Amino acid sequence: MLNYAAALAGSRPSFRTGAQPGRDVPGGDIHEAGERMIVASGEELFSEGDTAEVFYKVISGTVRTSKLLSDARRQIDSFHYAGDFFGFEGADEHSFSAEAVEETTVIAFRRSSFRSLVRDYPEFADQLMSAMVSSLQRARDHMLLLGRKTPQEKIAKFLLDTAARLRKDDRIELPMRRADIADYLGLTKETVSRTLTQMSRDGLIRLEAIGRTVLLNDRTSLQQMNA
Amino acid sequence: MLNYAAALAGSRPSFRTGAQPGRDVPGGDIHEAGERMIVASGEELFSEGDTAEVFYKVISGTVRTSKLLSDARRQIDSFHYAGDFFGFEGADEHSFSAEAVEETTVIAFRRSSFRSLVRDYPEFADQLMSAMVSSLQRARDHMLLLGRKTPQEKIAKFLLDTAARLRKDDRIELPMRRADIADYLGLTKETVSRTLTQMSRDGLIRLEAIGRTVLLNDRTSLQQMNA
DNA sequence: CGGGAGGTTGACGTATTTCAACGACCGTGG
DNA sequence: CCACGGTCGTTGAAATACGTCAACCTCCCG
Repeated sequence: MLNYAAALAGSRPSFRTGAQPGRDVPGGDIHEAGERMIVASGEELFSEGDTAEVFYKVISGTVRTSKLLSDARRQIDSFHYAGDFFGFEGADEHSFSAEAVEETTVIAFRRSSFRSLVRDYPEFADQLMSAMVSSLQRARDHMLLLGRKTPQEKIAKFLLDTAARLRKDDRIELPMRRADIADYLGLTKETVSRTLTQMSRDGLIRLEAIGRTVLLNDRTSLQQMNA
Repeated sequence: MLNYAAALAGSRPSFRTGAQPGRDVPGGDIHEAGERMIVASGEELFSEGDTAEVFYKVISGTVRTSKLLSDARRQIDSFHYAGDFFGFEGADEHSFSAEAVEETTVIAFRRSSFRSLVRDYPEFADQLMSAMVSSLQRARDHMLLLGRKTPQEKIAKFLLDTAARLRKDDRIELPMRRADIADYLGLTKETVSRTLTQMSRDGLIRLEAIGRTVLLNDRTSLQQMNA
C-alpha cells in the first residue's frame, strides 16, 4: 500500500568489505538485515551521479557527505557518526558523495529490500523516518550557520555540536582535517586555524597533539557565541 | 505498526480562515481531509517555539520558512509555492517559523489525524515521504550555495530556480522583497540589489516595475554561472 | 634522512558589508 | 486631488573581515 521504497534509496556498496551474512532474519537485530562493511580512511562510499542502490547506517567511525562545484569548491553538508543513517535519495542517482573520514564501519541496506525490511523489522521504518526528520532539522540549523554566522560563531557551534555527538565532555578528538571543517562551515582552512588558535589564546579552548584534540575550557563562553 | 505520527508534525492553524468542511471523506480528494485557510501577506502561520500540531500544503501563494538569531539576523531556508508541503517536525515544538510572503491559501492537516489520513488516502504517505526527501535534497543544494557560491552565482541560481518553480518561461514575478531574497541567499539586500542591476547592465536580465518583475534575457549565461 | 601531508602564521588585497542618503511608489486622509 | 508618511529599492562612499598567496614548521612514514 505505502510505497516508501520509491521514496527512499541509498548507494552502491563499496568494494573492500569485511562482510557478514545476515539477511532475512526476521525478529532479529536490524543490523543483520544489511551488509557490514569496513571502509578505510579517505575511501569513497559513493559519489555524485552513482546509481543509488543502497543506504547506510554508521556503526563506528565518521563519514562526510558533500557536494562539489565544477571548480572543486566543496560543501560538506554533514558528518555522520555512529548510529546515523545516510544515503537516502529520491531519484535513482546520488545527488551527493560520501567518504570515510577515518576508518569506519557501516551497514549497507539495499534500497530494493526496503519493503521486506519494514515487514520483518517494524521499528525500522520509524527509525528511518526520524532519521530523515532530524536530518532536515540539522540542515535548517546548518543553513542558518552558513548564511548568517561569523567564523567565531561557526567554530563555537561546531565544537559544541561535535562534543555532543561524540558524547565527550571536555576533551574531543576531531576525526577530520582542518580542510574538512572549513568545507563544512563555509570557511577556508586558514580561517579555521586562525580562529582556533585565537580561541586558544583567549582561554576558551586548548589545542593538543597535532591540533586534532581540543579541550573545551569555557563551555559557557562558547555557548554564548550561539543564539 | 508504523508510527509515522510520531515522526511527522506541523503547526497550529492560523486564525482568520476561509474554512471548508471536508474530513473523513475516504476516497475523495486529500485536500478535503484538511482545513483550507487564507493567510494575508506578511501574516505568520507559526513561529519558532510554537507547539507543532499542524502541517501544511500550499494551494496558492508563497510561504517563507526561516530561523532567527537573537540579534535578528535571519536565515530563510525555503520558499514554498503551490503544491509544496511544509511544517513537519520531529518534536512537539516548531524549530522554525513560517510566514506568508503574499496572500496565500494553504490546507492545514492535523498532526494527530495522520494515521487516519494515511488509511483513508493511501497516496498521502507517499506524497509526504517524497516531500521530505526532496526537501532534504533542496537543503543540501542550498547549503552548497550558502557556503561556497559567490553573490553572482547565488542570484543566478535563485532566478533560474524561481522561474522553474513558478513555471514561467522568461518573465517572473517575484513575490518576495529584496530583504527576503537576501536572507535566503545569505547576502545583504544592498548586495542583492547591486547584483541584479549589474546583471541588468550586462544584458542577462531586465528589471521591470518596482523590480519585482524580472525578465531572463540570457538563460545560457545564467546557467553557466552555476555548476 | 628525505619527502609529503597537514597545520600554522604572516602580509596583502579586495569583495562584501556597513552606514547613509536618496528616490519611487502606494495608500491614506485632509 | 494633492500632500504626507511609510515601505521598499537603489546607489554611493568607506571600512574591514575574510580570502588569497606564500612560507614555514611539525609529524610521520618509508
